[in-house]
Amino acid sequence: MAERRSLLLDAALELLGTEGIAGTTVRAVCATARLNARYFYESFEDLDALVLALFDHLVDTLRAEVGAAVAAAGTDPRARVRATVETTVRFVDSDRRRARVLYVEGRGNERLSRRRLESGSVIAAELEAEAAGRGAGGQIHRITAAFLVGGFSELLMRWVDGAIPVSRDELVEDATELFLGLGRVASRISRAERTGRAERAR
Amino acid sequence: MAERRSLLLDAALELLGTEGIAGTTVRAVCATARLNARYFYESFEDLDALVLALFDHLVDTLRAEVGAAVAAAGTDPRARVRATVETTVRFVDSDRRRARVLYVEGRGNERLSRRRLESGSVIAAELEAEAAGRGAGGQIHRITAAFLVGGFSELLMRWVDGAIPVSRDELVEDATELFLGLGRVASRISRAERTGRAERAR
DNA sequence: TGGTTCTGGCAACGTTCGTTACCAAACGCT
DNA sequence: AGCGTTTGGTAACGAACGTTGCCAGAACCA
Repeated sequence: MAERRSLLLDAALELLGTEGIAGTTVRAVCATARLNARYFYESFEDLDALVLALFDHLVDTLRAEVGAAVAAAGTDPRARVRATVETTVRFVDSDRRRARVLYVEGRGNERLSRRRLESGSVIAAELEAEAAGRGAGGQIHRITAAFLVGGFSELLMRWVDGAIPVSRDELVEDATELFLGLGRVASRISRAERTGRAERAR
Repeated sequence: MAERRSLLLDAALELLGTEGIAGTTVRAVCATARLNARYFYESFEDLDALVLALFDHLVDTLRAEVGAAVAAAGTDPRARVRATVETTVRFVDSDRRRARVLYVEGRGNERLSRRRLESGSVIAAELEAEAAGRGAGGQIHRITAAFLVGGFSELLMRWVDGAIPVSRDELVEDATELFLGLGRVASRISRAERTGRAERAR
């Protein structure tokens, strides 16, 4: 029964990653998985539950890979950011259906959208902490994190679609520099905020 | 008959901006517009056609407003970028259904997604030219444009949703500085690309 | 006033969806 | 070998969908 659940997840990745949410129905998923429709409800209460489970599985897998790569990258901030970027690029490049699930179909669905924000924020916060240096607070970091998540998603989507004709290495290189630069910009804005807007705290 | 078309567009904005694409059906649109379903096909061939028309209408309106604001902003690059950002923020803030249509439901749909990329790229290219200074070529600008479009979209979505608790003025301020900073970063990468990777051209 | 066009409500068609029931074949266990 | 459980296919249900046709009025022009 656990393998039936796995088959359904595979089928959901295939359908969501190619046909999109419109083509992802209970009937279609079960047909793709060569399973009887009756077994769907044995593993998932709902289509939403299946999609959510698929999304979480992808996010968890990616996060684990990123975590390992960053740990192996040592202490240099540039190397750590680069490891994050490269691992993510490879993750969607090795199976392009993942990009669509993570970055396209993640919207629209209410619960999925919330989930996407949460996990995206976590990754972005980590990335941004690397890029900007830890301990720098302020609203600008939330803004930068949102900007980073959205920007990287869009970038990956377009690159996977072939709209940005650069090699994977070039993409990783440029995106890394962009992230690091964005972190520096955010730090500068943060300093300006602290000295300019608020009364000098402490 | 032209006013029926307009009623349908209003209804589409209401439904797409609140219920999302799933709740936007021919029947629902016509019910919202208090129109007979028969009249739908008088103005639009298809649900896709209606959604596309709504999207184009929003993009055209926004672009016109941005164009006017930028023209009125003078020649200072910071003022021009700020005018673009502020106009866009006001545009979605004054009617929050617009944000969902432009930035959420713009995905998923095949034709709409392509349209979104095109118009987004145009705006981003202009913005980026402002921020980075004209004439600087290279792939990095396509990358930066994609990053900018996605980042700003995400930022606006989260801000409209209340996930980023800053005032509209603060948002405009910080986003403007972020854009300008990103432009400088892109220019620097571009220079590094030209002197580093390629054989020195000319 | 008579005829023609425009309007709006209702119903209907066929299709697809989620979901569940039924039933025959296959399988594992004692 | 016999029995209970698991499998897989088919069919069925009500609901919602896109789309079209019909028909009673309202409005308009001569």
